[in-house]
Amino acid sequence: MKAIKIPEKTVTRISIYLRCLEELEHEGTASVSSTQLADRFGLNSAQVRKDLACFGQFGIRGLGYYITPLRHSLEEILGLKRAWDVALVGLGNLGSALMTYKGFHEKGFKISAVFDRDPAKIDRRVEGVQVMDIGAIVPVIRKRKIKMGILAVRAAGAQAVLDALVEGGVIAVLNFAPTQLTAPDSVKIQNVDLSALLKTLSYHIAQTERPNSRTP
Amino acid sequence: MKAIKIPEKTVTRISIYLRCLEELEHEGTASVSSTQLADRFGLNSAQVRKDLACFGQFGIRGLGYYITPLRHSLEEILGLKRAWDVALVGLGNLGSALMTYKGFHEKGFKISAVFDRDPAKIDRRVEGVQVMDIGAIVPVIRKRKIKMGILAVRAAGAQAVLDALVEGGVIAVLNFAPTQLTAPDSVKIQNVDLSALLKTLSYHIAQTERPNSRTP
DNA sequence: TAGATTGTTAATCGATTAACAATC
DNA sequence: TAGATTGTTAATCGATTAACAATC
Repeated sequence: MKAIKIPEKTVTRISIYLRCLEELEHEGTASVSSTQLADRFGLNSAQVRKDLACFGQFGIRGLGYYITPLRHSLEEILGLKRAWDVALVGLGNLGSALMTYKGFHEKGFKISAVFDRDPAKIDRRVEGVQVMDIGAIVPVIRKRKIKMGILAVRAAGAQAVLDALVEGGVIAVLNFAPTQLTAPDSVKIQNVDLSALLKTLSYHIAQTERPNSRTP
Repeated sequence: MKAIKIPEKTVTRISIYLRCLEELEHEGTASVSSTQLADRFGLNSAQVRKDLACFGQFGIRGLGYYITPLRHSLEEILGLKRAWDVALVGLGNLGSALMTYKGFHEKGFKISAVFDRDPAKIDRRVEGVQVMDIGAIVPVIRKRKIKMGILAVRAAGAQAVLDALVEGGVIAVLNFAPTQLTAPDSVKIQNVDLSALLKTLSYHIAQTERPNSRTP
């Protein structure tokens, strides 16, 4: 019935709005206007209204948006009303950190399966979860119906691991390996290249310091 | 003389091209065309040419781009020809992981100052770096002329830490705290909200599984 | 030279913003 | 009712892609 294609950027902003609504709720505010919301992060109020309108008519003309019901609606839309089981592959520094990262648990993401290829790590328990061999990915993921995966392995092994995850039924992946991955269109991949982020920062500094830099 | 304003997205893609050039160089290839480069990550060849043209005329008509010289030029542009000292604030799970993360060192980013507010952690040595109290941020950063910082603290304390970093002279920050930060325009902030990334994934799954979902 | 590929201009596409009738 | 703010359409802006003359 309604509009069909939601832009990626809208979905990203929805989770920013959500963060803001949580804060306002804590402060005891009952309602908020698109302008107030937009001012919090230098966005345009029309954009806020348009983003929200993608998912329904949540606002009240002349008043704004009631915070609690809006928060519930957005959480429902983002699928945050349920807990998600997540498979983590790679228990190096980054993987171990993600395992204990509080932010995930708070938001209902539970890393309930962990895989590594290092025999020394297999069968160890981390945060109450037993580490398994990457060879077990397909059957375990399939059995437990896990749909979400995190790749914290080195670039060289990432594609093979992704293939296994996908074969097991995973359709959404957070990838920290700095490499280009291939998967069916039905699989959503979010890439986070930490080094690349630092590189854009180093560009910024280099640009700022460059003596003959043309001021923009 | 030349074009002035480089889009953020172009800079991000440059570091992707760089990764690809490194691979090709390893394989012993001498030159590459914009089409070959674009095919590697489903981009458009015109976009590759345009991105590169922002920084100069690197190509040879009829042939393409010589890989090694292009790589050197791009590294120079991104400021990767020198080592960068980075200040890390927050030595929790994530901070500790970043401290030992190999990818940073490989690319010339050295975390050479670490701050935490927990007295139990202060004065400990991590990876050869002595942990200092966050109260020492301003003088230490200033003394060592550190320009780049990483925020791995909780949301509540992030703004205060950022203020200190900026006062000390930092102009580029990688922020993992899920909160909206404010800084002068001259300071570049890259936000990485890990939970928000998982939320877009959960939206994707919810959307896929939604029984009455209209197929796009 | 003939074939290939760049650098760049023009056309297209999508996302952001402005504007305003609808309405609380 | 008068004032405020939404939802949405139209205008603007920027980024992507197509096309092609320049040229290796």
